Amino acid sequence: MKTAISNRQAEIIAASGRILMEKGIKGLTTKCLADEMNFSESAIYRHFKNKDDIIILLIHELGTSTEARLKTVISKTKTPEENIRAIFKSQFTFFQENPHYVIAILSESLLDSSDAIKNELFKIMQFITKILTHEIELGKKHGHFIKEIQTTELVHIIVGSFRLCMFKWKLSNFKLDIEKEGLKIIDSILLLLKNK
Amino acid sequence: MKTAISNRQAEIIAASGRILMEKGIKGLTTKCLADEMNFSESAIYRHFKNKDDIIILLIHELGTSTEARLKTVISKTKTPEENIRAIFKSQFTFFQENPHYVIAILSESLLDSSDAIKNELFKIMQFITKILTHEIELGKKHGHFIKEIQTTELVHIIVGSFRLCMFKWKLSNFKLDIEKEGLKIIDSILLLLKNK
DNA sequence: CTTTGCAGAGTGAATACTCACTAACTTCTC
DNA sequence: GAGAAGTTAGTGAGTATTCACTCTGCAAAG
Repeated sequence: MKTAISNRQAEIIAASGRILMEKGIKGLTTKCLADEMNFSESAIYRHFKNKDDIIILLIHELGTSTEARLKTVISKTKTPEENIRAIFKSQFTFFQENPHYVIAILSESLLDSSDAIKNELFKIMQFITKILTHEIELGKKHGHFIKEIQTTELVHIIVGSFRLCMFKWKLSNFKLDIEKEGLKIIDSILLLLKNK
Repeated sequence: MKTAISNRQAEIIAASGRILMEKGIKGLTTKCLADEMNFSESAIYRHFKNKDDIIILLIHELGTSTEARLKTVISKTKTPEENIRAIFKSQFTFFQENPHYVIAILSESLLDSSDAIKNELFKIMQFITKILTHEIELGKKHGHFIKEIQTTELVHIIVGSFRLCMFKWKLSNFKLDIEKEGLKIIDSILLLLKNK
């Protein structure tokens, strides 16, 4: 499906990440990218067909790395509760180290652009939904979580809270301690889900 | 603080709403707005100082109408649970009738633009937070809601879930039955909050 | 001698906004 | 009540800027 990523391509998406942090989605222009790379605008097109492809690769990298990372985090010997906590702990520390991805994920302008970009974003959302659904179902089966509320709705509540964490963090210009604040929310939700 | 809105200004923000629905935030250009109004681009500037002021007025209208509407919805004789449900029922039916506001509210490009626009958006978020905080505190005091979780976090969970409802609804191009789907989520959350 | 990686100049489309001007109206003055 | 003066809401042409992207050519590497 996909050819290997060249060094230059990797450098360009790294530069894109830096620009996202400095100037946001609007600031991610070909001119700015060329400046950041210390070469001309036209040089970009030696490495990418167009600008969309740069963003697609950026988000695709997020997707594959997220999938790989979360798979190692989930353990069959741990309780669903511990797993859900571990998933989000991993998410928060990852985003703390790579905050530029938050800008990409929360960007509505990307959703309004090409279908290929949209699909990459969807794939990530679907993966998160999938593993959360699995853990919650497991938790219900083992009697850890309440069964009165449908799994899809519990997933919705968790994902919605997570996204709002990211949103508030971005609004604070990434000044908040997202790991602390985020886990507080996740722990609260897990407390609510508990079968009493 | 602000002068009354002229008929023409009202027509222009109505046209802006229509454009938001048809073409999204990106499509809301002075050219497009002029076409929708059936006059020239320059005529816009007879009624507004600049494009930002149009958006500011649009969101300001949303803010004042939301505040007025929700104040009538909340009743001191009803339980906090009923009030929270009534708040969101009102929100869902309002947005169903005025979906263009959802596009404005979820737009990150607006947050990245002028401070004045950002402030109008903040004011709305703060108002919702304020009334939810009040109802939850009341519910805790009367023993309806669990006290183990801080109010700010409960508000976060509710608002996050609500925003995700809006987000999914927009992604579906406003095809989903938001009142039904939305209230299902709100009811689930209220069930979780209940003191057992 | 072909491919790779780049520079530099340029292109067309789009954008928010400005400018000089005008036609239609209201209001003031004699 | 007629004409002068001012206001209001519009036009159409044009501005500067920005954007993604292209074309041509050049130098170095294999």
